[in-house]
Amino acid sequence: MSKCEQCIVRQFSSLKALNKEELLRMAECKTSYTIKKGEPIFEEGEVTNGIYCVKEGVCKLSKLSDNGKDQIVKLVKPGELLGQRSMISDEPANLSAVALEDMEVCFIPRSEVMQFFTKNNQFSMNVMKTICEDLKGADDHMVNMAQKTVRQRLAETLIYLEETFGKNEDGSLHIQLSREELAGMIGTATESCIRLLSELNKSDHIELTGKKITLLDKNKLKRLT
Amino acid sequence: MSKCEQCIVRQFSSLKALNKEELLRMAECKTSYTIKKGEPIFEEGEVTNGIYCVKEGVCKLSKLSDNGKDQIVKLVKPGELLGQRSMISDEPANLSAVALEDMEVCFIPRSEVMQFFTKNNQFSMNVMKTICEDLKGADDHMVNMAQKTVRQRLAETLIYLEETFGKNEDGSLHIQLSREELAGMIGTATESCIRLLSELNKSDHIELTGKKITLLDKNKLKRLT
DNA sequence: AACAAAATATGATAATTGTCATACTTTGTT
DNA sequence: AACAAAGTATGACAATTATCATATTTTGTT
Repeated sequence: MSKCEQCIVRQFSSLKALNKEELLRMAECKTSYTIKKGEPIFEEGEVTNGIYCVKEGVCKLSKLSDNGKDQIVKLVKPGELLGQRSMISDEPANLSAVALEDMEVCFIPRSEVMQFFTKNNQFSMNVMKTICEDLKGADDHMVNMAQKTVRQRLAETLIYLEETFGKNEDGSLHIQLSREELAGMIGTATESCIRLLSELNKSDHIELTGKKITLLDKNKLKRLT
Repeated sequence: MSKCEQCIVRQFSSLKALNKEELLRMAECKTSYTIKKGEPIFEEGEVTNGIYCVKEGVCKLSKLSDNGKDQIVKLVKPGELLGQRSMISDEPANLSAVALEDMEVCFIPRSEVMQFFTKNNQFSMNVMKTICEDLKGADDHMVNMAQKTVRQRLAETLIYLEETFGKNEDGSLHIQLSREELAGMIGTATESCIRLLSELNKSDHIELTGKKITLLDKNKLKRLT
């Protein structure tokens, strides 16, 4: 059992407010998991009974729509926590979490987190602020979905992906999404997504090499939004 | 200065956790406002420095999109609080709040609320749960915006309006939104909204009498969604 | 009651987006 | 290396939605 005290990603989450003693207790009751690319951490409707701390790898949070398509609501990076809302509301998960890369996550049982919650004010304040950020993000995202065209949303998403997850040495987007997943992020049909990518390719906004996407001119892309 | 202790709407919000002493303090430092239909309570980008408790009347929370259209994110009823997110994040308002009817609201300064926050655990838990509900609502709303057609969103919104705000004696929707506002809720152009309403009118899903809207067959409407 | 302004309604048309069919490429498995 | 399966790409077409123009109706003001 590895020590939470020495875990770097903890510093990036609400957990940074925990003191030495609390970290020791957490190290004892946590469970570590390895999740392979494509595997779920939890699914919509599942009772999670705790939160997950993402140590390594990126996952998507998505929700199945009535039309059978999976809408991606958010991407989650190392250092972030999963399942906070469900824990606080004491409800099943509203979203599914599926790994986009191989991941390492730690599960901390609800009972433990709730104790930190009542005893450590800074921790609960941190969690609250994170949820507030999520809420602001969701509101903004909603406005984009409602008011922008698919082309604008695609351009914005590509820029977001580069700025958030960075580039490979060859300049291509580091995070690898299938066309279907990208379509699920921008809220459109897979074919429409592919078609628009091809169009951006032809107009030299981006370059497509296999499934790699390289942003050639970010300013030009921004002007589309 | 009216007494918060005797205010009924308090029972429906996070404030129900406050004790007698806290309510007395709140009554002393709060400010009551009367807001006329169409007037703002606060605007996007404004520093609010406290929260508002809605005592009477309904307001819209909206955000101006780059295309110049106002997207309505949420409607807020008596008993609900406004500005919680901004207060916790210590950020300017992300949304504008504008009265849809004549309203009565009470303003409680940030400093006061923050004290309840640190001293009254149940109160902070209530606020947190409310924000979690908002987050879930926003995520679900986002998926609808991204994956459903305008017709589906219109039908859902009409049902939501009837179920949430009720009907007049003549059976028409109690809450009065302009066509532009309704379009802003479902995320479409005003003309498209008007056209679809008229279509639903012709197909006997609803009845339009002046600006009054009556749902004639809720099940038929539900089948559209 | 008369009028201007705003809101609602409708037509015509263009642009956007979705759907279905099909072809091509890549990937993983044996 | 061969093959099936999955993913990506593109064409053809239909449906949806936005935009602009123009009536018509309602509302508020004098």
